[in-house]
Amino acid sequence: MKLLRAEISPHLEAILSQMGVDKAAWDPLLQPSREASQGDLTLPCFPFASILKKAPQAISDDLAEQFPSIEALLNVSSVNGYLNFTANPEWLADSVLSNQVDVGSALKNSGRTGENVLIEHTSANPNGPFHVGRARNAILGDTLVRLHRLHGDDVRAEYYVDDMGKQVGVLAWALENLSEDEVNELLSDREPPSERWLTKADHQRVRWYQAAQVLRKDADEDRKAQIENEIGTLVHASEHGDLGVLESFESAYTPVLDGMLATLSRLGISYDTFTKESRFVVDGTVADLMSTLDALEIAGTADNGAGFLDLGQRGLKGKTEFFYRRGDGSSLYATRDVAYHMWKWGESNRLVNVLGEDHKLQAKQVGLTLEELNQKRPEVLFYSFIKLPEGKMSTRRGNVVFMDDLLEEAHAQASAVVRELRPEYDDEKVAKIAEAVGTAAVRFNIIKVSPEKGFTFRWEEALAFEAGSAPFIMYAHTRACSISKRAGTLPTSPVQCPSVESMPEGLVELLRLMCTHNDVLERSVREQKAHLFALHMLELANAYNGFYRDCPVVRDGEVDGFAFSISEMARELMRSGLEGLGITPIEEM
RNA sequence: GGGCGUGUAGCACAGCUGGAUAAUGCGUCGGCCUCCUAAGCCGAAGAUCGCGGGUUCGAAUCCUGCCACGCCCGCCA
Repeated sequence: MKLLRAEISPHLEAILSQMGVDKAAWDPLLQPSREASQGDLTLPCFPFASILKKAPQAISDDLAEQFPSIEALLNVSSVNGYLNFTANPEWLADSVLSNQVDVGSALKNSGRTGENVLIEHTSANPNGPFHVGRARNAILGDTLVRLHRLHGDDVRAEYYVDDMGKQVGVLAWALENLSEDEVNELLSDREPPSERWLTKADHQRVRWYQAAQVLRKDADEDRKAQIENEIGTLVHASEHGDLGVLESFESAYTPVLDGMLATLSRLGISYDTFTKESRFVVDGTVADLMSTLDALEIAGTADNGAGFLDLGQRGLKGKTEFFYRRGDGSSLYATRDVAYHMWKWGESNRLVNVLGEDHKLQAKQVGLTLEELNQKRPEVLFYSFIKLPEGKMSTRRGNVVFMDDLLEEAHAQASAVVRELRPEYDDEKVAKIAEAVGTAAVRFNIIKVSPEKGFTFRWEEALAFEAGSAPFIMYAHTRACSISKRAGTLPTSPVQCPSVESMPEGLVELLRLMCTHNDVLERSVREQKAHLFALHMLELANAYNGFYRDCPVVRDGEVDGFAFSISEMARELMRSGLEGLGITPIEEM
């Protein structure tokens, strides 16, 4: 709790420096207490024992004895060599009510911190609809964008469009060369596309892509060779910046990308800028980059003229050659990525990328290359893949759960719950709530676990609406909203903080949680760990429920001014926090 | 074979810059709607923190060996 730390640090410093322990030694030890029953901040005194030649318990006793009584503290106690500080709930209440806790906004850049950060996420190949495997990137990335904004950073969300290379090449070739009948014929052994998405271009066009993949694998040898040749020519042309080919690629993938973005938009995900990979080929920066790389000390040339850097000399283990130019002189994906990063450094002074764990090696190579060019390397958030219980997802094989289907199902199930719980709501209201709840549950299910953890998608977990899920937090928020609406029409008593003795547990817990809110957000943003904030929001909602249980705001037609103020502050915190997680903070559910 | 990551109650998951009784949800068992929305609240049971060594006053956390699982090791993207 930063607020409390600021209050007690000067006193600790005075006492400890007199005893001969400097701040550098104790400051990092002062940390949040493990258990609420132990207090809010704890200083373990064991490390001082050898310096002071005294038993830890004697030291903490001493410190507790000498610590002055200050307004912010209810109590300082010494237990088993730990010095425990418990905040005074009245002081906590005062901090909350005097706006020491920032509510913030996740929806716009405020520039409060003066930091600007460019977050690149998703950047999925525009070759087919979004499936839940790809969605982890987008949800993680978008949440990071929102949390940085909530924290007060200026953020730009960027989508790097892979508009050249094989994937798009295959799509473009298929659309040009295969008829609808041929596509249906080639995919006859697969499940037919869902009726529901017949008009959505990503679902439609992916069939051409899949059909082409079937042909490339199963056609007779002559046909296969011919296809490879044709696609190869296209890809080659795109990599040399052939504008005609790039244009045909663009008209092939644009409707697909639009469809993908429509799906993401339903999840509340959007981007500020799109940058096309081809841009760096067309404007010549990739060519320039390759000559710069050629001149590096660690550059080498293969027999056929291909260029590489020997990153082994810079500490890379395993395969140390990093190829940046093919034998035919064209660039590779990674080369363009280096160019792209150099450009990004010109746009922002903090770069964050969200990437799947399969990109680790490549990211390392790009990072080392950037350093070789005297550039900084970006911060990268890696995540593990989402699997299905049956195994890995693959667009090519058609073994996927489409995000569109998941969202439809989430909406339908949420809708059924609302109808059961609130039979009096009309259709429009039910639909609105179901959409917010359904998409929130899907997002939260992914955000709440740490990214490096492997993740198996299970319908029943994605669609859980109970404690531990997004609807739980949303529900606490609607309780606060409902109080807010009701209290506005009633007479209100003056804001008078109750004495410590008469404060119920639920109130104290809520105050403590609210006072750590900004701390958790800051750490979450600094370490790029959205799940920490997600779990904190769960605790905040839980604490609000405790407050709701213990502190009636409206009693006998009169509003308790103090309880109402606290409730309002909690409501604001929950609202902005929900927005930070990409959850629509609805007022009724 | 090499590199990176993961392994915590029946299931899922937090804690990992070393600190006191390993947090939470689902599931299980029991209780609470004349009172601000019960998508809620209260209580109970449930953990050799993958296994073995080491460092330390103190190890789920650090080091090391082993085991299991995932990802990567293309002049693909």
